[in-house]
Amino acid sequence: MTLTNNTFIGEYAYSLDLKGRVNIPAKFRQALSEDNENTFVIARGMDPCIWVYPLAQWKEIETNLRSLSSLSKIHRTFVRNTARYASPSTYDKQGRITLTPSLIEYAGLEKNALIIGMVNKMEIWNPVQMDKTDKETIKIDPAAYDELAEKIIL
Amino acid sequence: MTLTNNTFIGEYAYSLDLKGRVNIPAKFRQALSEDNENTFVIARGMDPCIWVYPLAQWKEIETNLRSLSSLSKIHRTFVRNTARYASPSTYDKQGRITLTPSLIEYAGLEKNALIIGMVNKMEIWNPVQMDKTDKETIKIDPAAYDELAEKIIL
DNA sequence: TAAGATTATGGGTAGTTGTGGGTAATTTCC
DNA sequence: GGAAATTACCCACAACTACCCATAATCTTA
Repeated sequence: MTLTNNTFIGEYAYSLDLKGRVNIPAKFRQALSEDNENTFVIARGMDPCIWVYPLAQWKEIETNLRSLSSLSKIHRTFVRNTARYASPSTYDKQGRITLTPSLIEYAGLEKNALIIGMVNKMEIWNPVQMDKTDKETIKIDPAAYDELAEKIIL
Repeated sequence: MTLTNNTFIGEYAYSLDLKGRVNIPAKFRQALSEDNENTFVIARGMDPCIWVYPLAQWKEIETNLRSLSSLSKIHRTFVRNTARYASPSTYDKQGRITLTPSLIEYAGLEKNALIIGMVNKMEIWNPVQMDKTDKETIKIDPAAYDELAEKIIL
């Protein structure tokens, strides 16, 4: 059963091999539309993890980045920080993408990789780091949740 | 895998040889459209780095520069500074372009060159200078930065 | 439950890429 | 006009990456 196109939910445990490859969950691959050309764009997440966008989704981001003028220092910095660590990666016949050494280091990945569906993208975590981040989450200000509640209906 | 035409993302570490040549990342070359005629235009960046435009992209910039009236002193200065240090450079069979001594000096390049995809162009940095600039980035107005981040959904 | 299909993981190989250096053509300068 | 310097073009090697095949584990279906 596949949900909406290019939408990812759920959590999967995979392993990272010596060549820096991780499997993309079959369910996620099945949810991809044709225009992604079997390709993802991997990038630095805001948390210590890797963000994985389907190509089509990334192209939208790129379009937005294009509208920023390099005359503005803030725009330049934003484009640089966003584009710099991003890199396209096509999955092979076995459904694996290759991660870059730079991103593996950033996310602190070792043998185990936790892949989490984030609706419009997925995240790849070191399970240890994920645990740690989970515990910090408790400290989120309840007021922040109230503010969110006005934006989204659960 | 090639993304959108003439679009560059990612970061690559290359070396500058004794002849002032740097490699253009293979992925970037593959993204170029035919009408660039294997040629880039290199110019001074707003930051201490070299900006590298595909020829077709540069032509658009030239068109925009044309539309600025020389009546305004700011316009005149801007056009002059932009055009003055720009120079075309065709890459060789190995995919390298030759930089001008003037631009190498401006960017403070030595042995190592960091090439950064900036979507519509690329930047060539001395890695040391890039580190320094990275650290200064923290001083950027966070409010303005967040505002940008809200507009562009990552 | 058994057979078939699918999925996850490991490893081999051919082609590509990055880098150095050589040589011929072109330009510059006296 | 000719020598020196510069530039453009070519070849070669080492390292790496993408692609392919193999196997084991898991899930599906009759």
